[in-house]
Amino acid sequence: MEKKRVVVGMSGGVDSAVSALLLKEQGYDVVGVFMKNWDDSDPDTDCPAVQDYDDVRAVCDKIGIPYYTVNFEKEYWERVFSYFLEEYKRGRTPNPDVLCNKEIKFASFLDFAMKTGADYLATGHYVRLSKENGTAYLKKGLDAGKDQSYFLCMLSQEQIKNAMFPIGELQKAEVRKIAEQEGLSVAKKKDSTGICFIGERKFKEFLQTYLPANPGDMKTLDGKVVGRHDGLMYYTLGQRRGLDIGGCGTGERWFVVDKDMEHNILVVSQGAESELLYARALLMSGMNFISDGAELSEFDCGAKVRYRQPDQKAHAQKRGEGIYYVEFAEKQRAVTHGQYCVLYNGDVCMGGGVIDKVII
RNA sequence: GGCCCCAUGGUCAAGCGGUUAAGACAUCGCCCUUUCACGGCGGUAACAUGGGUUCAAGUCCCAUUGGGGUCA
Repeated sequence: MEKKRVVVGMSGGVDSAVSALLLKEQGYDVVGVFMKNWDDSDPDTDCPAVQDYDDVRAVCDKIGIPYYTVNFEKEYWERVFSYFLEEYKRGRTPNPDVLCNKEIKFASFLDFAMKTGADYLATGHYVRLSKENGTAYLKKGLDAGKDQSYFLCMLSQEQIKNAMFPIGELQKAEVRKIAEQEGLSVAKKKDSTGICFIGERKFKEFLQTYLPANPGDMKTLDGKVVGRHDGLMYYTLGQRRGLDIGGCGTGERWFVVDKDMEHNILVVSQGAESELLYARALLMSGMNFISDGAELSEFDCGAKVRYRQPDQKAHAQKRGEGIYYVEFAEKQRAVTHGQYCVLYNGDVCMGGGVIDKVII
């Protein structure tokens, strides 16, 4: 019997390395592919992509699989980064990584893999896939602390049909242990964070290189000026750091609670328990159902408004094409326009949409 | 101008003759984290200046300077 061929998206981290290793051990014809999607030729800092690729090479050599590189910088810029900037310009807070999965990893990259004759595309995401009656379901990773289904909420049946997630059943600690036992050089490599393919940045500075400053006042809800801001796009709802207001009022911390785009005012409030920080419902658009759900006009579900947030008990109501009203059993802190609201049915990730309206 | 208050880190603010000069917020770093955030843990940082009194002064006295108030 012909071996099935799997292309594994290799980032240079442990998770994808172990994914490739496990597939190889399971007898697949495995090919490692490193994606380069961001031009890091800026000479300011060391280029981590070089190190990552070196790690991919070392790992692939170790487990004995071929490896290649693909470059989707152009696609990434056009389909992820430009949207990212547009959203920030509108004063919203986008999640580029959700889009990256939808538009790059499970689109351009998937196409590439299939064209090279692969039967499957594998990644090191902590999620699981199950199939029932020909329908594929995306399920949470078994390691509750690492579950990354949130980031894959916008994928379609087509996109996950031929996907494999070899480490979805594992705990992070097990993954590292396997890597260590097999002598993979990345066994103890620190997990990477920051925007996928771009990496860790001082975020405000990073944005400032693309979006010009536009200073204005920081005010409380009743109009009292308490400081200055550099531009509404540099702040997100619920943010505390970087406000630079200290010592006044009750002495508690200050948080961003709203952005008045029209008047260029950053609305802030003092105290972590400020009512203004909590929303009871939201309206989202572009809702994507990975498997079932589109046929329902309303349903109970779990919901996350940010990655790694525990599921919140919620009720969703269809309000239009792809438009859903999600009401929470308990008020949610810092629900933010532009972020994704992802719905769950137990362990199954139903899909998600973009938050457009926050209802306090 | 006369008189009266006030003066501690970036900000607010403890201190009441002997302290390693609190704390909060801000800021910085680390941790957490494939978004942005939240959060956790640490660090930097101050007695306006000059004279006295006293064994000893952020603490008492006097001047100067800088704020604020008040009176014709």
